Amino acid sequence: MAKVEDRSIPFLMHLIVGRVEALVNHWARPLGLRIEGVRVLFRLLTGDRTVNELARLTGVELSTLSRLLTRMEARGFITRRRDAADGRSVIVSLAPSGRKLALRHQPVYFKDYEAILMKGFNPDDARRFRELLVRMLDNLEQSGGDPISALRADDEERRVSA
Amino acid sequence: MAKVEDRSIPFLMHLIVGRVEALVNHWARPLGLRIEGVRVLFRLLTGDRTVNELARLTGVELSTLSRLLTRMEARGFITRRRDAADGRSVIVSLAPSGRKLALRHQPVYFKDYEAILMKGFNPDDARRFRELLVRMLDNLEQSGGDPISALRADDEERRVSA
DNA sequence: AATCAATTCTTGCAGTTGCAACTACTTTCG
DNA sequence: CGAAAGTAGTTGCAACTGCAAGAATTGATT
Repeated sequence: MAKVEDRSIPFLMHLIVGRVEALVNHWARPLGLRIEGVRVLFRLLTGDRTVNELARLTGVELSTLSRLLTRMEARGFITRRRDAADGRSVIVSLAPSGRKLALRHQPVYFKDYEAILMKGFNPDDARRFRELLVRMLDNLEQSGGDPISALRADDEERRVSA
Repeated sequence: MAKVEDRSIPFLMHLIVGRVEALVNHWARPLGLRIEGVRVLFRLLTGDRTVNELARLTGVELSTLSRLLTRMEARGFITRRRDAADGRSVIVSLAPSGRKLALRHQPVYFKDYEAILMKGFNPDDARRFRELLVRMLDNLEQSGGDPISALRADDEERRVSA
């Protein structure tokens, strides 16, 4: 009995990601954070970043990130300052309280969640899986979002007037 | 040079899913839909469903789905009616306009997006990958969201007062 | 050096989200 | 039966989202 009937890769991945993120959200709730904020914290452990870099490194959309940073700053987790070298950029750093939080919880995020997913995988499975994920990202990068725009163009004519 | 520095499985999957869904959203925009709506339409091609079933089958949260259905109903894509056999349930069906749309666009969704991701994968890679995804879902199911609650409990004491 | 283009970040807006509370109906069980 | 528990779906609320437009700064071109 298939609990999930649509076995397309994108959909399966959607389900998995959704569930893992719900777990993280639930877990991070007492910290006053959700997954995006958690990612920002951990990322900043490796050094200060501009908003742009953070967006790229965490996969959070830029405007969303900007407002997330406002909240995290208000809570005292991070600080923002304008880059002296390039007045357009804003440099984001961990505040002490954010650093403490990040250090304390990093292992859960980076080990435990992955461990749940990969339970019962042999190391070779795991290695291979990760490798394929990276290749998928490359594929997406290279397709630049466009192999499909042909279809979209094809559609413009008969556009539903909704 | 690693474009992505965090190579944890959940994060890689997050990035991939986010990008694919952005592609779909972009493509479905002229249709007045986004990915969740697209999933609902295609799912309904296989038969009428209750709201609950749809939520489970599409991975959309129940209250979100309820409101999505209201919008799709207003646009004439679907219809809702109360189940005569069980007055709690609501049965969702495709309206003609929604069926037309779904039939027309299904191939793109089910083939093309997957094709982009899996470009350059040999059939064995693909088969194996899909298999691992299904196992991951099982793992999540079985962990019931709880291997981590130990940690959460552990955290309650030192909860950040944010 | 002055204009035009590009980059970085923020904000206005309208729409969407998830949680929790609620209503309505059905099943269970003393 | 009738109360209590369970299930299905909707909605209030406050918060969040993405897009598009904006403000500020820097780079390129002539």
